[in-house]
Amino acid sequence: MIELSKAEFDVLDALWINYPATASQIIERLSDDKQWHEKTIKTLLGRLVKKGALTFEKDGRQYIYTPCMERADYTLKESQNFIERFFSGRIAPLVSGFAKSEQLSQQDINELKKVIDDWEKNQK
Amino acid sequence: MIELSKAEFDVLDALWINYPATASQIIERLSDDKQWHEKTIKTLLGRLVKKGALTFEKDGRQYIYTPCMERADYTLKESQNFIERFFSGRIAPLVSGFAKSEQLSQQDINELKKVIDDWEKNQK
DNA sequence: AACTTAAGACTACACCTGTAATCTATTATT
DNA sequence: AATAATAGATTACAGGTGTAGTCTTAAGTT
Repeated sequence: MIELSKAEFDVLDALWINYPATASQIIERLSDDKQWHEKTIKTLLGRLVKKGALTFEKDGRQYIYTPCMERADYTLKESQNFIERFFSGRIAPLVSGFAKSEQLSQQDINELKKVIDDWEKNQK
Repeated sequence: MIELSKAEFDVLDALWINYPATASQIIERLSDDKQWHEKTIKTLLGRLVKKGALTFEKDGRQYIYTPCMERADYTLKESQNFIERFFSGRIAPLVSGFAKSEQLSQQDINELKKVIDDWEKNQK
């Protein structure tokens, strides 16, 4: 799996919002949340290309970037990894930890029920 | 929050198995899973102390280490962090991602149901 | 055509991390 | 007492990461 640093992920995440996109569009999107210098973001884009997380096409002297993977696929792999590391691969203990520390809202519960429901429908 | 690297966490995790414990006990526990040199583990213990994740008492010329936090607290914080970063703080999308990719077993579902059940009992 | 701007390439640099090796001093051993 | 073993402290060192600054060159402007 391609390993991304936090900052690299944030840049890729800004691209996932809508792509293909140019560096300046990505910089614009990130400007709300981060106080990153334009050069910083360009460096990160370069590293993402080098890692194979992005590709680009030239358009004049600009590059138009496209992610090489989908967000859901990437986050799924990260999630598996995370749950493996901290909870021996089982997901319930994570949810249970949230529950115990009052971190679950009624909405979370409803959403979880729906996930379970869908899973069960899918089984039979 | 104290930030631990992967290797540091693994060492702390070996201590959480049973503590207080000496360096050699920790090294022994880790020897099954990791091919780490003894020196490597000592270095990591030192870094954990420096980061405030461990304390120790002297016993002759050995140190007896104790974690400064509980595993559940640490993993909860990591989980919050993770879910914030990748799923905007909502837990269901993580579970849903697992479901969609056939990563949930009947046992997982049962456990999740129990978590929900307990949560609901706790509400009224 | 000359000059300015701006895109990407390349360079920088301190701190973190993984992974030890060497140094120092104390406790065992002979 | 002299020597060996060993615990922790200190040092090492390459690669990753956050965070830009400088260089080069092509495109836009006057």
